[in-house]
Amino acid sequence: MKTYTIKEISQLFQLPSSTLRYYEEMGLLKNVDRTPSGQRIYTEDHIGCLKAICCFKRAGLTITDISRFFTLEDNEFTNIDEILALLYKHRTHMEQKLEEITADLIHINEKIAYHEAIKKAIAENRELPSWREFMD
Amino acid sequence: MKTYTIKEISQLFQLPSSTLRYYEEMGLLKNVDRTPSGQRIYTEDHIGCLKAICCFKRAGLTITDISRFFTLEDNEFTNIDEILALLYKHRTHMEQKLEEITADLIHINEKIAYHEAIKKAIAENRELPSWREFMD
DNA sequence: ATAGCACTTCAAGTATACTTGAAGTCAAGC
DNA sequence: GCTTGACTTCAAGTATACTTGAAGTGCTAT
Repeated sequence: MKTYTIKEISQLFQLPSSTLRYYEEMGLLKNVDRTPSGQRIYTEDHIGCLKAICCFKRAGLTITDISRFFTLEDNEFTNIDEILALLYKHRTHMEQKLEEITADLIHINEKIAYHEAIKKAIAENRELPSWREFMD
Repeated sequence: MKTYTIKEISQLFQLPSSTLRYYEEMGLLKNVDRTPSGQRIYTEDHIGCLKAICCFKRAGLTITDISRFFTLEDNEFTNIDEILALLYKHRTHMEQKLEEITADLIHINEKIAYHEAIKKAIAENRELPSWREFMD
């Protein structure tokens, strides 16, 4: 089975090695084996785990939240209802985020249009537009 | 012109009053007038400003970043190029976030499908599906 | 008029997530 | 064999964004 050094994982996920050690200490990365000299050995499982961590982090979950979820997943069968409940909640949360960001993009594009108009007006030495023109 | 108390703003944006005072201290909310007894009076301008703050925060900007941006906007005409550059960068960043979240939603939906299949299998006392079936 | 509550300032405290530093180990190249 | 660089542990430090506490002021209802 393919294995990875801490440096490879670090580059793969754009996370400093110290953060990977920290995640392990916090219980997010479990069963990280060592070489005889003590260096960490990561597997595909850890890559899958880190993908989930990054996904959860983007969703705004704390390390503690993520740790709790992984702990539930360790006993998938007995905790299946709780796991599903969390996942549903999480999905709803992400859908809301999607809407927020979509709205924010509209907001930014308005701001850009307004400032581009100002720039153009300055370049042409014309009268400056008012924010109202862009909001109405 | 319509004005608002700190409580009204607090409720409108779902932010504690202490946070509004903090934002003012950090220079994000400027020109907040006071009643003769010293209580804050907010205007529509502050609402617009807070909308931008929330938008920028969702985008991952720090208080310092936001403060810098507002400072540039105070001299809109002289800083127009810098403002536009920041806005373009910000838009690109938001578009990336949108993609990430879209990908994350797919990830979550896969996880949900997998756990729903497990739940179903448990209920029907059938053999449990493997994660592979859902990833291939 | 007095109790209560919402506000005020200012300083200090807290939570989260890392990050850094010190001191040491190990493998590889010159 | 000795330096160099990447790793290790463990403890302490830092950054960011609030949050809380203390002490005081001023409307508002009983």
